Parts: sequence; structure tokens; C-alpha cells
Amino acid sequence: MSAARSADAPERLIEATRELLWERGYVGTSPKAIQQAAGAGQGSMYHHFDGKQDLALAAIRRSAAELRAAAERVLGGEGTAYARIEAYLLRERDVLRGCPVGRLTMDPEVVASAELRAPVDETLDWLRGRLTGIVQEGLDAGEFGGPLEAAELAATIVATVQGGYVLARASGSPAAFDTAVRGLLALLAPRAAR
Amino acid sequence: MSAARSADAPERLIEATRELLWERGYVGTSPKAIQQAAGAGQGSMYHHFDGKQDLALAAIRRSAAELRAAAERVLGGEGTAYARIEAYLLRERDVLRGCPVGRLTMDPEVVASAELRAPVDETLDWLRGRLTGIVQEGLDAGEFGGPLEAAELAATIVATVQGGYVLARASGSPAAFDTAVRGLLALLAPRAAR
DNA sequence: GTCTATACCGGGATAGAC
DNA sequence: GTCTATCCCGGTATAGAC
Repeated sequence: MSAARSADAPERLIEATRELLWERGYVGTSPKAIQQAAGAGQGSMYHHFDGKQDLALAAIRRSAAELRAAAERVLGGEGTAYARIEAYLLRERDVLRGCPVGRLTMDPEVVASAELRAPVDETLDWLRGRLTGIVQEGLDAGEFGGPLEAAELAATIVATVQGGYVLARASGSPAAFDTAVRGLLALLAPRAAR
Repeated sequence: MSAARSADAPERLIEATRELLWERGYVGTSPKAIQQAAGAGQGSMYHHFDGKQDLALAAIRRSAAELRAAAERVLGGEGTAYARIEAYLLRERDVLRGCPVGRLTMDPEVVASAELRAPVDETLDWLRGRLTGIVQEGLDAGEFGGPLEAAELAATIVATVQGGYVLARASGSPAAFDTAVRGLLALLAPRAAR
């Protein structure tokens, strides 16, 4: 049982929807496009899902879960708080494609729907919370110096990543993302290094 | 001659397009919606503009120019580098609407079109350059301490703002934007304050 | 479960009358 | 300059056959 090509129809439909939502957003993605990408017919899609929104919800939930897992893999690792944050910021990313979850916040119909927005909100909120704990560890250990608020720094870290995608896509090059991240790391760098 | 209600048709069409692009993006905005919002007919729109893309280009250029002017008003002010950056970060914003320019980077058709993407890229690039100069001033004056790169910090500042919009729209509240900005300001704060 | 037919509306644009 | 008519295709969904 391989996972991708020979998967069953619902599975292929969800994966195709994930790709299209990532690339084109919700308003830019049509049921027809999904069906073609999934190699599934009209009838199949509407048999397994209630419609575009229902399918999108399944796809968004899966992307959200995947983002959390990927972040946790890095944030739950070994090392100082700084080291784990650095690992998170420098991890491999498909920068020019943007964040599959964060990009949905710019979609008018996602934001207008409480159901569709919920997993997006919860994911970014979880990430901030997770980072807050790590930053607090670092603060307690005197890694970052200063009178600083863990929750604020966590928000700044998430915002820099999300904004880094914006800069990269505007310029058509991942370099802008990296530059923004390096700036943040320099600001966070243990006092000793400055 | 008032500027808004009684303006001529091209003017009303551009303004309506600016609003819709801001709110719904390019793929989410139809000629029909523009015409209705502008109170202009089909014929009028296609007489004055070559089509949706041509009109969008005019709208994007105007929004880009407006963003630059608004930023320059704050960045070109008086005070230390830190003070001007703080003023920029804390200036009044329609946070939940997002950035009228930056949001376009998440639109597949804007990014796919060299013409539409150019003004977006140029604007964000100008902003980074403008901030780089100011950060460099601050660095020269010893305001920020440390071995830091002006261009990197400038990118981080712009990214934090753009990402702050993402966090705010995800949570449905401007608070997340403010939190991220406060975190950045704390990191930038003159050494003395820490 | 999946297919095809059908429906209705909207997207995006052109043509020619006024 | 603006209006209305017209065009063709795609979006989103339902119905019923297989």
C-alpha cells in the first residue's frame, strides 16, 4: 500500500487540496482543479465530501497537524533555548511557497469562516505558546539578557518567519527570508557574542 | 470638486479596485465587483482600462506610492534612529485588514505576473533600504550595540510587521501584532535600557 | 463508489448602439 | 464616454444512472 499514487480517492482529494490551497489559497482553488489534480471525478468528490469547504477543512487540518509536527521535531530537540530557536529558524523550508498555514490568513473566505479560520488560529497560537516556553527557559538561564518578555519575543519570532515569506515572495528569492532571520538571530544572540 | 463620490469614472474605478484588492486579493476580485463598487458600468471600465490586470496595475501602483509616503512621513521625522523606527512600528494601522501591498505576495496571479509583482517588490525593497540607512545611523551612534548588520535588522523589522499582520488576522485581533512589535522593540532597545 | 448529465450563475471580455 | 447585448467558459453543486 503506497501512500500517494495508489491511495484511495478521499486521500488523493485531500492531498490535492492541500497542494492547491498552499499554492493558490481558498478563493483561487476550484473543485474542478482539485478533481483534476487528484484524478478523481465530480461524483467521487461530492460523495466523500460535502463540498469545497468541507474538503478544504480536512486539508487545512492536516497541514496544520503537519506544521506542528515539523516544528516540534526541531523545538523539542536538545540544546540551549537559543540553539533550539536557531534550529527552528534555520530549518529547511520551501521558502518561495510560503507557509501553508499562515498564507491562509490572507484569504478573505478563510478569515470570514469561523470553521476554516479555527485550525489556522490554533496552529499559530500553539506555535507561539511553544516558543514562549522555550524563550522563558532561555531567559531564566540568562541566555538573552535584558528585561524581556517571553511571550513578546515568541510573537516576534513567529512574525519574522511569516514576514520573511512575504519578503521572499515579493523579491522572488529566498534570500530575503534568510536575511530577516539572521537579523533576528543576531538580536537574540547571547550577550557574550555581542 | 470633492475627491471621492463625485470623482470621474477612472478615479472611482481605481479606488474601488484598491479596496477590493486589499480585502480580497487579485484572484478574489472580479471586474463585476469592481464596477458595482465604483458605480461604473461594464463599458466604462473597459473603455478606460484594458482589462482587469491593467486596472489592477494602476491600483497597485497607487497603493504602493501611498505606502511609501506614509512610511516616509514617519521615518523622515526627527529624533534618534531608535525613535524613528519605534514611531514607524507603533504608527496607526488598520491591522486586521493587513498590508495592502504585502498581502499581494500571497496571490498566485500577482506573483506569476512580472508586471503586477514589480511594484510590490519595489515597494518592500525601498522600505528595507530606507530602514537600512536609519539602522546604520543608529549603529554608528552606538544606539543598538553589538556587532549587527544594518541590512539584516532592516529586513527583520519589515518582516516583523508583515508577519504581525498574519498573526493578527489569524487570531482575529490586533493584539498579536502589537505583541510582536513590542518584542522587537525590546530587542532593539538601546543597551542602556536593558 | 463513481460516472455523466444538467443546472444556474459568475468571470472576463468584445461589439456595436447611443 | 457609457450602455446593453452577447459570447464562451468556469465555478459549484445536484440528480440519477451504472
